[in-house]
Amino acid sequence: MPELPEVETLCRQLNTVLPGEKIIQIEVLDPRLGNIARAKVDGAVIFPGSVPKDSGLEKVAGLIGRRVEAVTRRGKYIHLQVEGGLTAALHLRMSGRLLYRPKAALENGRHDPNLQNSGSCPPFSRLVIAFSSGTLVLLDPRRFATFVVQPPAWSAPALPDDPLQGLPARRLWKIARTRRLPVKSFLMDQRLIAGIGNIYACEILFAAGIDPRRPACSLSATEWRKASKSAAAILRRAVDCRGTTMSDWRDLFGCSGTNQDHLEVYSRQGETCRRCSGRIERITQGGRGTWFCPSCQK
DNA sequence: TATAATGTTAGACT
DNA sequence: AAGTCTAACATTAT
Repeated sequence: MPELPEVETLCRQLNTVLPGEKIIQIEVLDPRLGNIARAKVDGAVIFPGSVPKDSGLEKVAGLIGRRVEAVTRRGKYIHLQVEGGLTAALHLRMSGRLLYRPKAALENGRHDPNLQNSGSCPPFSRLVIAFSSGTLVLLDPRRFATFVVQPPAWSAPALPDDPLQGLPARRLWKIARTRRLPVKSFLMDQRLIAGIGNIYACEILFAAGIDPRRPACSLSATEWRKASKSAAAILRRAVDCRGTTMSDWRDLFGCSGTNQDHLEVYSRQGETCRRCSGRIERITQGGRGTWFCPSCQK
């Protein structure tokens, strides 16, 4: 579900609530999550001493009692930088969501204990991280999301340039020269450009006036510059809008984004192109839907 | 009941 | 060898 703008939205919001907060407790509601995939414990509440040897939960347990220092984004990954040099790397994949629930204070000043455990969590809750100020819940109907705790020495793989700053047109043109795959698939290759997914690939190519079926190697240097400019503009606006809510995307506090109001092609098959009044088409590329305007995109 | 859904990747081809 | 394509992962919604 989330692409760069949605993940960026979550990171910015996480940075308003998590830094300085101590991790008090972690509940693993889905034993198949990420590197705790081999965990034998279902619905485990993790605290030091509660984790059996070789359960797969030791690394997660290492987070308990430590403070979050900062939250950063690498492509579509969310990194919780935790005291002691630990990094908790979260990827939401297709259907993952994050929800932050502040600890509700009652009128008499005491806290509501019902908001502190998974019993009150929404359906598809897979992981609950409790802080003193509230809880962070990972929701994920399809269970593709991953949560991997990396050791202190770990440094994330080198990230190609951030497309929010504009794609490095010269570099991409050079790499693309030998690639015959459709330019739309090329844009979604996370090793080359970190963060662009299906919605924004379609929207970027529409904005750039480029046919998604064209081989990557067929784009001129000028067209790559156009694509670069379009990418930065499309992604920045989407971040400003806190993401695109088609059906289930919500930000950290449960609010919808507004970028769906700016979509020109995605999910608009059969509808009228706002630029030329032609018809938006849907095709399949690499098993994914692609929407474009055949008369605007050449 | 069949299809598609905002992602990634292992394995099989070429 | 490097590039390309497909199936698979798991579940819901239409």
